[in-house]
Amino acid sequence: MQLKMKHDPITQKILRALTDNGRISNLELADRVGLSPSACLRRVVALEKAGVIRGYRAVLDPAQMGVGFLAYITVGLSQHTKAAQEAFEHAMARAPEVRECHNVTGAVEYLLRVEAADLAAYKAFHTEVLGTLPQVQSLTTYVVIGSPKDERA
Amino acid sequence: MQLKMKHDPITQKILRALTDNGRISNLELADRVGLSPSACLRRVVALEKAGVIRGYRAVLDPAQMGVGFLAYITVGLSQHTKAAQEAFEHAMARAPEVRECHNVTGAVEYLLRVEAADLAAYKAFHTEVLGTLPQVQSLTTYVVIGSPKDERA
DNA sequence: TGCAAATTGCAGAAATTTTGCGGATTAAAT
DNA sequence: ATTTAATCCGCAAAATTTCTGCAATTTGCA
Repeated sequence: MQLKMKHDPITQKILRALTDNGRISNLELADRVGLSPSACLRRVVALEKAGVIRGYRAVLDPAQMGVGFLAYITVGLSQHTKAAQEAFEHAMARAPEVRECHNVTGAVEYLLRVEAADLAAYKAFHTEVLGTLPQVQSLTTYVVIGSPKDERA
Repeated sequence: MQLKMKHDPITQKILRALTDNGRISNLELADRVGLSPSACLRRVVALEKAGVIRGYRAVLDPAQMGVGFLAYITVGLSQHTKAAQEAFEHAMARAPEVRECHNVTGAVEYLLRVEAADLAAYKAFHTEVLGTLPQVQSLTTYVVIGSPKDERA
């Protein structure tokens, strides 16, 4: 994430540290950013209240969670009406395999990130879910064979 | 993430809770999953050691971090040699704007997620970084104008 | 059925988080 | 230039939480 000079140096250090390890103890965090624990905690709480820190989450290992297949899919719609978009987005919201659904500009309307147990599970999703949506005109799958960088994992 | 029945029900609850809130206290977590604090903590530690839980991270608000522009980019390489791939991946690893770099199958080799302060910053990255890499043959930008679903945010 | 390993709950010890308070620094206003 | 107000800091005590033995219970398997 871009640390643009919008926050002071200590805040930047705090955010960087918590992005790297969201469960670092306040004691160590304070030590690392050069602040007393109390002052450090107050800043963290303020950042949370201000919404700069939206929350914390555990990062799980996909393989051990039964996710053995990952793909990105571009989706072109047959109609560009608001109704068609909403229908498609609702379908995506309901599909557990879809972890991300982005509305994009360009030759296609949507970009999806899809996680499935394996190829068979993906195929089922592709044909039974995406293939049955009337709004969908084109589908292009990009199977992920590796992620050299994934800071959002 | 798909909670396939690979773990017992309590483990599933633990993982779900920590995915939702990675900083929940062990006391509350234990209470929520119906276990004593000590037993619960031991499970969490075991999950961490087993690598099921890879870590924890704070989720920040992009807008407040100065990220006002988001795009996905497909990248085609001119050569498919290992050297070319490594060179490209190293360049991506160094670029702070690149939050994700996926190696994919299909008409292109890579899919990037790029975050920038604004269009100008993106343009600078596009031309000065991507445009100067000798391995890069084709670039297609998909500007994100909305994310109806983003469970990895 | 019986043994061995794994898991649990309890309770205390150790460590961390959280809060009150006085003082210092900074900014704004007079 | 001086005063006032607003922050922000560090210290220290209080409140919670995490962490660790240990005995008891449960689970898995021969």
